[in-house]
Amino acid sequence: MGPIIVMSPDSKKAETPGALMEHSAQRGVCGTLPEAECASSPLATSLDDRSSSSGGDEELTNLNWLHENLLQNFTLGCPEAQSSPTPLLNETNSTLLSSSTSAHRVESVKSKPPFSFSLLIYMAIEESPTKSLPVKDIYGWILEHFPYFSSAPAGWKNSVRHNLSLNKCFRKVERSLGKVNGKGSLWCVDPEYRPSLIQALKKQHFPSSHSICLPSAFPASAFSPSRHLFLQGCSLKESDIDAATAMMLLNSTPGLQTDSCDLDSPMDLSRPDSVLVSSDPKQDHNYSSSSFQHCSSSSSSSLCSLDGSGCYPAPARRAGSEGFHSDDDSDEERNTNLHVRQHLLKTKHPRQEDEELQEAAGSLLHLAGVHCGLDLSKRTNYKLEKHRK
DNA sequence: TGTAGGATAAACACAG
DNA sequence: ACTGTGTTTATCCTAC
Repeated sequence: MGPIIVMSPDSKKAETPGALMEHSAQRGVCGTLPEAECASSPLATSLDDRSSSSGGDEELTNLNWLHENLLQNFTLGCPEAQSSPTPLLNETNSTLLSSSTSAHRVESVKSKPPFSFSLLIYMAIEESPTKSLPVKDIYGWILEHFPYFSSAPAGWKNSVRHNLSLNKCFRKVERSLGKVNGKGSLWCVDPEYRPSLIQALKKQHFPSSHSICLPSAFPASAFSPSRHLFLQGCSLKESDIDAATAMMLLNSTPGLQTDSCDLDSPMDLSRPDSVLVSSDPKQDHNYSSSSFQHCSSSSSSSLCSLDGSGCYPAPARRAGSEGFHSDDDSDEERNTNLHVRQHLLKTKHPRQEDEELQEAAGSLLHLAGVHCGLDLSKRTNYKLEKHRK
């Protein structure tokens, strides 16, 4: 992933995507990190301080964007969290909200999301009930959750289509049965590459070194793409995201290790086990490894990029994907997915992995200045201090 | 400095 | 004819 580029929406002619907004309403994205969970934290203070000191929207950081856009736009399927804030939530929340001027918020909404188009597409598709969307709905989802694009320079839709076509993580599904009116096909995520996209999400680079508060109690069910995004709000180094994410999963989802993975079901972002795809950081971060190595030759090097958001297909592959359907994977595809997941799951003993990840991630969080509301932080701090001695 | 990943633009074909 | 969709190519930028 590249840097976060804060573009000037008015630098070019704007699109008129308003009509697409209606798509989003029907999908009930319950995303959702209750904004309160975040606003009450040291992060909130940190963010606020920074935003107030940095001034212009051009200096809005990813974290600002994350906080002010994502955390408020998403509503994760976590109603309990919304109705009953965690102990971490206190009056600081309102303080933060009031201190963040509406103008600033408006500006930050216009800042470009720190996610590649591939990840945006992935999130859109994954949040759809059928795990497949037409391009138009993908537009709509992006517009709904990333208002930046409503005023973004024209061409982002082209980029979306470009990604769909070239990124082999996405596959086209012909609208054959019960053909819905409208053009085009449905697009879905190739199960084979879903873990890699998840890795890409976790790898999402967040520069800066702001602290952030992690809600203390995440219901496992709340682990959705949005949750990912929140976790990524931790200003971990890119190479540390995995460990930190895993650590938080381990702490927030008891029984994770014993939770036998339903290998027959599609990998679901709401399932923590679908996220913790590997215990080896090197392996984890080698997003282009394993299943992506078969990227065949292409006309240009850029067309053979192996990152999850750039797994461009050889023409033959796409040609052969016409029959693909997300709801009815072929045995071969299902087996492939199953094989990958099984391999990843048995990479290391869960308990060993647990301890290693917790320790490593705790240290990383500490180094990154992450103030974590988890009990884990106490343990890791203790370990750190112990280590220092 | 080279490479890779990602974004953007543009052109073109095709279908509704 | 227009619009939306899908594909392809090229170029630029940035991080590593």
